[in-house]
Amino acid sequence: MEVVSIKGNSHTVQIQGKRVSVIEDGIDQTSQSWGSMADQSKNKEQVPEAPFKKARVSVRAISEAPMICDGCQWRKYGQKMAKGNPCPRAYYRCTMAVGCPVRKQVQRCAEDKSILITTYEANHNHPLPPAAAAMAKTTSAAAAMLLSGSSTSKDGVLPSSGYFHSLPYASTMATVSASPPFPTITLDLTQGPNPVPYIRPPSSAPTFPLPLHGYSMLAPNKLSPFPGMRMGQQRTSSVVETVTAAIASNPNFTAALAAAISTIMGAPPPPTPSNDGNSATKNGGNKNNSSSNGVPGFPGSPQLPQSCTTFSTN
DNA sequence: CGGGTTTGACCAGCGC
DNA sequence: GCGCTGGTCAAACCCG
Repeated sequence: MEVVSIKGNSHTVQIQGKRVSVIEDGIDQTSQSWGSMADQSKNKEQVPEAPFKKARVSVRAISEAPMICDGCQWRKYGQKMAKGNPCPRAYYRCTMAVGCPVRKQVQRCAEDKSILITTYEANHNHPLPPAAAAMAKTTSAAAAMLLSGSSTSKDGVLPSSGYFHSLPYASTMATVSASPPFPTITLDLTQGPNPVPYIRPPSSAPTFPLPLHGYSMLAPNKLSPFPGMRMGQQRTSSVVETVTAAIASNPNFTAALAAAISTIMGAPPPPTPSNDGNSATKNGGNKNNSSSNGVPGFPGSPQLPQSCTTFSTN
């Protein structure tokens, strides 16, 4: 079952057990392109009125590693303790290109330390490795859809659309938060209908196999058709792949999402149980994104804060 | 020696 | 206007 829910600014998509939430902030795509996807997103009509300046994509994943590998090279430029979260937030910049504006924030959920929340901002202005490109596409697509659909900026839950139908792992949830400052799309890879085995990479693994990362890196073309995969890594990878593929390659996804958003916008905001127990998603944790977790209440999905990664694209 | 990480300080934005 | 918090910068340190 795929469930796409958009709450306020966040869209949550559930794909067979997996939840992907995408949060985009102000999609003003500057011109950067995450891989190739950015194209769509950026163009989307930028709503002058929209306060959003940047789109962010958050990915929540369960990982014990300090950071997830997404195919790009990052340099840490700062770390701060976020209020309300005992875990420090780390700031990274993409070093694959000199002027690459992409930044990402990595933070663990206060509630569930096993969940890693990664938030990406801006788009890469340089060629990306397959893995990274996939991520970029996903985020861009999400951002694009967000922009196109949510010119208004409200939260909403997307009813299950067909976006992810094609995805083997339709359990992923994507949450789109259109918080004024930054629309954020959160991909929640931690939750699923079935308690997915946490992704616990062997302690030996230095970097936690991010779904996206791993997926693209490992088997870009091979999506595991097994939704039931338990391997944390694979599972995640699969999910990511699925989501990415769906979003990136599925124009319908964007359209559907947009439609859903539009619908939502027009309709009263769904009851957003702000209780996500997991607020884990403090994506950014910044004050601005109140949307916070893109993971509002998923209809029927247990909210398991597992890991969170956030990408933001401008 | 070069690159990256760590850590403290500074600055800007927002809420009260 | 003040204080708080988040985000970034820059110097020092560490590792390969």
